[in-house]
Amino acid sequence: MAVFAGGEQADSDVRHTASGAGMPTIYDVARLAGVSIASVSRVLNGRGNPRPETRDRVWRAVGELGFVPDSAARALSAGLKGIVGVAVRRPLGPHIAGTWEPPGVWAQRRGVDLLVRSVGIADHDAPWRVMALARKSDGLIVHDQVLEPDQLAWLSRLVPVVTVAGTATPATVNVGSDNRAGMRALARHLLYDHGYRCLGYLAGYSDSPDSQARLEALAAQARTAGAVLASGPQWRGNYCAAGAAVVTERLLAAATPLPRVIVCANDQTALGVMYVLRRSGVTVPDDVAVTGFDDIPMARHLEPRLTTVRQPAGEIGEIAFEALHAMIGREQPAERDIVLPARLVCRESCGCPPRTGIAGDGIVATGRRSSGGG
Amino acid sequence: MAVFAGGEQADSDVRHTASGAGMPTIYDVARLAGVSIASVSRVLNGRGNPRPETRDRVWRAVGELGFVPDSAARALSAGLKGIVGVAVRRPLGPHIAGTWEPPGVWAQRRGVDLLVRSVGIADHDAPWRVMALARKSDGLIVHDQVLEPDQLAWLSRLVPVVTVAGTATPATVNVGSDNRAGMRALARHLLYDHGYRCLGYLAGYSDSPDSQARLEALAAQARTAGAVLASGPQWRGNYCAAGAAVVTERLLAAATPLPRVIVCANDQTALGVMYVLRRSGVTVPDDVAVTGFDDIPMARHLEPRLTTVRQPAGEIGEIAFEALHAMIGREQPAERDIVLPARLVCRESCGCPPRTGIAGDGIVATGRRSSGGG
DNA sequence: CTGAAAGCGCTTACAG
DNA sequence: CTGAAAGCGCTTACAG
Repeated sequence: MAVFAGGEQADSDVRHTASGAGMPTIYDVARLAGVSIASVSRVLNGRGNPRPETRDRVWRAVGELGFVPDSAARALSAGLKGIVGVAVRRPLGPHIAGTWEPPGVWAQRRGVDLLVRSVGIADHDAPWRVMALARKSDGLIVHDQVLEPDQLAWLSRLVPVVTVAGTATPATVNVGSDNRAGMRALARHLLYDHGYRCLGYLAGYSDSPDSQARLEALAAQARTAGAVLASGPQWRGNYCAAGAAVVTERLLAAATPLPRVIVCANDQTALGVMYVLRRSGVTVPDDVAVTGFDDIPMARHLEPRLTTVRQPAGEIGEIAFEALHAMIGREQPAERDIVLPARLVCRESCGCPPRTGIAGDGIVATGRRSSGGG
Repeated sequence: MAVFAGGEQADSDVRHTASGAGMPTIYDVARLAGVSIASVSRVLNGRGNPRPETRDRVWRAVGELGFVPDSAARALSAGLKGIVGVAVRRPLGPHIAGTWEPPGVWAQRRGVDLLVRSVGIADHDAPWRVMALARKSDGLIVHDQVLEPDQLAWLSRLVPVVTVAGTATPATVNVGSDNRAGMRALARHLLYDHGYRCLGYLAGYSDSPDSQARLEALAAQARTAGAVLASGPQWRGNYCAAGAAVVTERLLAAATPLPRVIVCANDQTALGVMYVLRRSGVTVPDDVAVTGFDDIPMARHLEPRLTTVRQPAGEIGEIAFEALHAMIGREQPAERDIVLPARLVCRESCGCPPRTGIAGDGIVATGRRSSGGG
């Protein structure tokens, strides 16, 4: 920990580097250790077989100076920057933070940092922004809705690319969760276990593929069951509570009767819906049931507890990072299209009876491979 | 947009660079434009006064090749990396995302990205981790609880440093919000407007200075008012709903009567508390009032709506970035200790009557400069 | 206004 | 095992 020893050693005789703000360079270390910069580099990176004595002298000098290699120089010379770019769409879905925090910690163990950059949905120069991000990174993780397929194709020729919630291509790995299966399980629960005949789908921001996929799965089930599904322009939210609240108020004012259950594009939306319903004297779930999607941590602490579909947010990020890391290391990825399960979490807002125990959580079905069947 | 033109131009004759994954370099541009790399660099960076024709040829070549400068090379040669490191403490406070997302967008306009790295509260090598982050950045924003004062002092000699929720030093700028004033306003509201005589403070994670400051302000007010304040080991949460729920259950089981109002270290904590109270048949706010801190977006959508203190999270981040950006540009910062106001947002969970209008929000007092007085 | 050249701080063959 | 040297892709005085 001599790095932060307090200045005695540090201020002594080693402040040659005219440049920088006084950061010691590999030359300073070499001089202090009495070896060449090549040797310093070798012991630092564990290459070759430095003599124990050399090793000692170098480490000691490193410790005394508090030397940390400059990442730009290392990047330029070794061709690796130790940075993975993550391009997400703005406005951010609420689970973005949850998706990239755990992988960030994970990545640090491998010496790489995640550089998250958001690209506005309406940014005309999205391709340039992402390209610039690519130049700061060793590889790219790109969320859906950021780039067009042909742009992704071009990009993937220049750097390794992993997409999230997108589509796998020959040059590109995709990681996503099984939205459709999750929604299918939820829809069946609503249609068959509860017998609801009249549903509404409160969509997410613009035409997010996630929201679309969920709607399609829901619509298919409703059709099969012969139930009525309301959706369309007046049912378009923006993935956040405030937006959903406005939509719900308008729905209430429209004098058209509300459906028996409102299926929301995500949990935040459900929160806004439940809030407005309650304020307006509509009881959830007795008058109108409400469901979410994502299972954010506080979903289980709402009143009534929120029935939703759990997405493995952190896991998606970690797997995407692992895949990209492998590609950067020129490994051939095992799978090109990785689909993680999404599972129905049945609580009370759908109309199910409260369970005993405050922490009781009812996970009902696994999305993965939960296709066809009865 | 020829960058993503689709490969015709791109695949033609320009794939000389043996290195990299095929990324065009400044040499490729110079060759295609028929000028020197120096000229390319100049028009790219707007230095000197390139002839219009030169300018044109360069931009055309840049467009055709989809050239974007390599950040590592630029960083090494110009001494600026276009990256600002943000060191936050892990586990993350819930407002971290809200604090750094808006500034991230903001920073991009200035061509810099925010590299957020979390440092575990118990990480023994925190100084090294931050030092390594410094080597990837042009400057550092460091949250409280990440580094010791002497470590910060050392660091600030090597790179520009701005602290958040910390303490300003001669070499370092600090940005924070006025916790004490905010809590003071809340405490007075509780003590004098509502007349509560018995309070409890459900603290945040370990000994976070924020949580401490809030407790101290609350304790001082309670003392002045001659009210009873419960706190201590059995009142220690971790800033999140689940942790608060556990604490509350234990409190309930302890048979000691609950205080009239539970003041929570943040909103998430309040959420967990309210959930458990309701489940246990305790009515909020009639039996026990509950308050939060931060004013996260969904605070106004809870039932009852949460009374809390609003922290200007995004603003803190933006101001910290601006200050650091100035320091990187070798400007002298105008202020060394920037304190942003925190204001009481009075809703229903404290016992105030519901307001009309779903969006109605009662902002009562401004923390800044709301010192002494009656 | 433009080009040739040096240099940023590393890593890595290449000789010893 | 170790050192001298070249080179990574830029920027920037310095001459023309």
